[in-house]
Amino acid sequence: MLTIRDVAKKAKVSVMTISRVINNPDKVSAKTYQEICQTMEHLGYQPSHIAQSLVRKRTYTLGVVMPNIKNTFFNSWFRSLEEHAKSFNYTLLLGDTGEDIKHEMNHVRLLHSHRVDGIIIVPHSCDTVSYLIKSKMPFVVADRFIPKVKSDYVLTDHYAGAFEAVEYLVSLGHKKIAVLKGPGLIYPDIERFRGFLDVMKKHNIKDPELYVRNCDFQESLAYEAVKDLLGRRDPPTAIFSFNSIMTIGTIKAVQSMKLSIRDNISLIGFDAIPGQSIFRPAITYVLQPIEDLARNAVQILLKKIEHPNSRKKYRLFLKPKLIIGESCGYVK
Amino acid sequence: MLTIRDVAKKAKVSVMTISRVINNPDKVSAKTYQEICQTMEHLGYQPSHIAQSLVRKRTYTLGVVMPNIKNTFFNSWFRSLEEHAKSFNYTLLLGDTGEDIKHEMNHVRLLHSHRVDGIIIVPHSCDTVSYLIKSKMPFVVADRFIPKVKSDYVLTDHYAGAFEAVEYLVSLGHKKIAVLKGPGLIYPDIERFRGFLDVMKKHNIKDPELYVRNCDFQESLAYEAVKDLLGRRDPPTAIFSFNSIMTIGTIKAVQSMKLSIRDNISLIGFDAIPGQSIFRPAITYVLQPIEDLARNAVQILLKKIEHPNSRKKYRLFLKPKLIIGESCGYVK
DNA sequence: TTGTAAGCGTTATCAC
DNA sequence: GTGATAACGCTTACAA
Repeated sequence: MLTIRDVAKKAKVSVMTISRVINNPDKVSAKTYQEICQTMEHLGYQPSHIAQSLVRKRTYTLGVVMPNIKNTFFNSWFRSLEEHAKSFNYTLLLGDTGEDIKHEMNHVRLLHSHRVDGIIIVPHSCDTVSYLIKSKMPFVVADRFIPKVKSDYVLTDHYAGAFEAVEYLVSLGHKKIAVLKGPGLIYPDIERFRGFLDVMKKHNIKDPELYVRNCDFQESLAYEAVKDLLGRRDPPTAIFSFNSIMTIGTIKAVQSMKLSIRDNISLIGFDAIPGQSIFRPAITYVLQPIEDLARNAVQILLKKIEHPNSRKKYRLFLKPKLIIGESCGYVK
Repeated sequence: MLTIRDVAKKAKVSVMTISRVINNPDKVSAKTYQEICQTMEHLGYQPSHIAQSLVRKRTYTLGVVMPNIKNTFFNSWFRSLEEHAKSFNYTLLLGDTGEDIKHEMNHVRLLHSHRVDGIIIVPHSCDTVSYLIKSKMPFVVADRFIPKVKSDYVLTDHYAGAFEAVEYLVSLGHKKIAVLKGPGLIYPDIERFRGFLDVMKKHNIKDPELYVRNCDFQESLAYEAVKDLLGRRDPPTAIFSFNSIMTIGTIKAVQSMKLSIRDNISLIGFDAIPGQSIFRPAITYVLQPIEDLARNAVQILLKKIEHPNSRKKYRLFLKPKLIIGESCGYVK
């Protein structure tokens, strides 16, 4: 691999002149600048980012730790993160955990050893967040909130999103509302469920937990749960699914039972499903402000990197939006 | 940031002992090993991958350059690449170009400066491939084939895939087959179109190019093209779309015209659409062997990294598979 | 089993 | 405007 010394030798100047051409072109005469640029191009030389990072103590790399890149919400969000990071000349290093706590810690350690300048994390465990605090690396928590540990965060107001969704169902006359949720261990899950319960309470709907199922955010469990729920003697009239994966499971279950979404069962979900734009009936869903979430996460993280001693706290709650499709009908 | 020296000081041993604990635990007494592990954990020390890479001249990082991470085929493929790379203790650095040649070269340069051990690239331009050859970095070309430059590659037999798809349409009685293709500049596009033409020729279907449209792999152009084609006095009876993005555009156009896929117009595409598993009628499509493509790309690249002087050539053509759904009907 | 010294490819600092 | 030298954090080779 070519080094700066090779270029220096070829150009018959010192390594410092090469280094200046790369970093401070104005501190070098126009003529040598031209010549050296040509030499570098001709040789096919690229400065070693590794060596630069070592001496500069900056990698211009940001780490991202997230639970599932296959989830529509997360991959759109990641795409947005990339674009913003790129605009500040930062590269992203991705760690996808598959909702596995062990992987999460491994990824954080890996990013730590890669000396990323900062980390954007959607945490599953508070251990990782504690680790980050201890490591003194700048980081921002996204999408979730870990009550036990202090951190800066950017997240959707999941409570408001769920509240609005369930209000909408109730306004259509639904009282028997099924909820497909997770195990209640992470913030979005807890908040969405709280939003659901509060609407039920507000409208004095009794026995709100009658049709609530923990499907662990998995398609197959949602599929089974829906088949079971709709097979009951007194089935729910609407289903509220807490993520797009479970919404897919729900749709498959309804299709397999030859029932009709909207006519037989209303459906509302968090996040757009894959193929949202062509699926019919269009599924009504809660749209998270993905672009805003990404932009703010990057901006806050970069501020923290630039001002490591600032004690400023960043706590952002962004409002989601209910996108009304055609998957919810009036109760007869 | 903590260094190996801090740990050495704390543990009252030399830096070499720490280095050995990290890299050759068996060359250190069990007792000191235990103690030092605890010290490192207690301090929250992580060896600097940067410094390690500099001295080892290996980063254990692979670069991936691809045209569009939003495309279902490419993001599934990337996921597969990640899993395989991880199983060999490699990290991936992603460069998504958006089909823009300038970005492609920038990404390759960035990966070069990051001193990745090798690159897996889906090239758009032969300049980048020439650059890679010149740089002497090990690399594997995926999905595409650049006739002008020599390289190792792993790709789908696009010709065979298209041939099978069109044969299927003809077997249902279709003669008026529309093709939504790209500009004919990249290998898959060329090969798929060649497959189409050969089937038309084989069955003596005249004027095969009558319904062929260049939609540049874009949804909006496909949408317009389909609206135009289906509005003709003598419309096609089937549409063959060369990627999932254009298939989406096609579906939207058909929906907007209140026509029925299968009954009014048959549809077949390359690659699964987002939401493939729930969309009805199920779209018939050509499935590329994504997992195999990914596994082989990683394996070949690692072999080239391990044996930089080997002159062995790797050229792999993998057969795709036609997945028959319900989107194609017999011609009345 | 443990330690010393040189060097990986850059840049910061200071001198010319 | 240009150059010599030390340093960044680690490992390899050699010595004790």
